[in-house]
Amino acid sequence: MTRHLVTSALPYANGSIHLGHVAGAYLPADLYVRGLRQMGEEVLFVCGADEHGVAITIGAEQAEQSYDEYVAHWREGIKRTFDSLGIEFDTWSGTSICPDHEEMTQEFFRQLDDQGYLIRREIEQLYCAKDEMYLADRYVEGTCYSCGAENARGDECPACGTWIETLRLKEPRCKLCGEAPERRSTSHWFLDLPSLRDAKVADWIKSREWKSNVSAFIKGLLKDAPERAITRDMTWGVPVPADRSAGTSGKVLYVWFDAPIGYISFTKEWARKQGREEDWKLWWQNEDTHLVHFIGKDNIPFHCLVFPSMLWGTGQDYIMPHAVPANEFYQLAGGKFSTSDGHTFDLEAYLADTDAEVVRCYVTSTLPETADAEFNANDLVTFNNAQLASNLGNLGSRVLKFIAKNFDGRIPELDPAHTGDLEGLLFECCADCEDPGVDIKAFRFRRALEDVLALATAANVFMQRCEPWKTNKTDAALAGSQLNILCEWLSLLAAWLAPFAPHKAQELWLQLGGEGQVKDAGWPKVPGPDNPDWRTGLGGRQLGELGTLFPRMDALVPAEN
RNA sequence: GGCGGGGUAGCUCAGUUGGUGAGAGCACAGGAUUCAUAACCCUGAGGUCGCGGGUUCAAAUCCCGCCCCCGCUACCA
Repeated sequence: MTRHLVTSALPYANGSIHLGHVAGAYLPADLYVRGLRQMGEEVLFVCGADEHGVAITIGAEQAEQSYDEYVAHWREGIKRTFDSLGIEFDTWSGTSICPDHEEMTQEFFRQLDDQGYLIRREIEQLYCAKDEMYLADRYVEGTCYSCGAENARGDECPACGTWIETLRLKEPRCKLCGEAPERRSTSHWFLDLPSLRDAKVADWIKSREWKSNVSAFIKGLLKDAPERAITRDMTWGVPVPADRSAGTSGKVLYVWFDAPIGYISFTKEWARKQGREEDWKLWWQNEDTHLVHFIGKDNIPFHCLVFPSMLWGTGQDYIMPHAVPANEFYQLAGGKFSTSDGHTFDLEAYLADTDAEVVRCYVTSTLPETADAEFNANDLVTFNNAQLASNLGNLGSRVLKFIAKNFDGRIPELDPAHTGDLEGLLFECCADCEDPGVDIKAFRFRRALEDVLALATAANVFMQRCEPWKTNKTDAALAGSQLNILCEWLSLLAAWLAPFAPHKAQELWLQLGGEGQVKDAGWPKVPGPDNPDWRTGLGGRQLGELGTLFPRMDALVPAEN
């Protein structure tokens, strides 16, 4: 049986997570995982923090914390946000704390080296004699060789926007001490992407089907696949294996090299905690596993070209990604989410007084699946009121309250004499409805939620045509049959809703008098002539305590900016 | 500069490999209804599919040019 190994891009442990991240790589993955599980599939959902790299060291130094403290702070903060959004990984770790990570990463280095895909080369870099370190571009300032501005950074000139080649910067200064750095020759290892591409990866890429927004991107990548440096001169990271360092010291593997390996080392850590350490190979080196990477579009090069190259280049029979459903960017109304520009909002505070499951559903309804999309707090209110409250929530409310008042809170029986007519009408109402599960499996989450809402609409139409409030006055048995059908339908809706709003779905399930967890109830097929055995036999069941599933929200005061 | 994406009803967006008079939700207008969270149901109004060429029997959908918006640019992943 197919196993599904699902990963979400490892969030970088130098800041909090915002809705752009959530919409890009985490919520879709969570929907996918929940959906597949409910459909009976075996799934493992792996994530953790990416904790190495120069941005971390700079951030920690500014915060006057140790690197360990700094990454722990963000690792935990990010996890809290995921928790409050109901994004549930099977394992959550971090590249600097996972006990398997260093060894696994070094093994990759050795294996790639053994296969001949690593190249060692001398390059020149700026070195600060006073601070005794090589300077990453972020540690250098100088005069822009393009416009003459004196405050150019090592990577970009803020005055003219030119992308700076650090070595060409005029009058470079060390950002830490202000002294002029010197050029020094240092040796580094490069990943031989051109060879990997020609040996295997290009053919593999061409043999796969990709989302349209991904395929355009990787086409260009194939043409231009340079050798990439995979080591750096610094201390924070996974050290180059001592047996391969060729006499050099003070070098670590560059963060982009070690980060994706985290998917594997986290899996191994998880497997050991399960008491089956070797099971990690079942997930990573077995053809029956489908590896799916959820990422934002900024990560396409790594997950479609670089990481697959690494996996294959080890010669260890790692599986290649089965799908990379990359999303475009999710922006805050008016522009991209940017903590540094202040164009963001406090997600934790927002979730304190906005129902996280409403946020999940709204974000799902606006996911940047094919193009950039944006979050708008006012639209969220509208969506909640028009779709969740008026359509789905109100459906439950009108059906269940009617039963509470007129049938003592007990779901009426379906009279066999009515079955044919009622199902005929019902199937007519949902004739155009599609199975949300099909769209979930195809990574079309927006449409999947639309499917669910359309199924709620179908039930509203059915009820409107049945008019049980009228039939109940003349033929209570008929009204009972109609309401029975509606309750059956509501229980299906609870199941379909579960991946999107797990708690709401469970609440509806309990209101219907259900037992256990709705997520364990399986995935219903859409009722129809070809699926006549859709009812589960709810007649006679006592309803649970009723409540408002999706309360209406007050419209926000128009934002100032 | 290079690369990628986008410009479709007032708003947010769908529109598979070109083909029945271009769609949904919101908002708007009219009607119907009263079980329900001023909800539900029916009907209607609405668009030169960024601009200009071209290919084709036929293009929002392919090609060329142009104009805007956005993202990325690989030692801030």
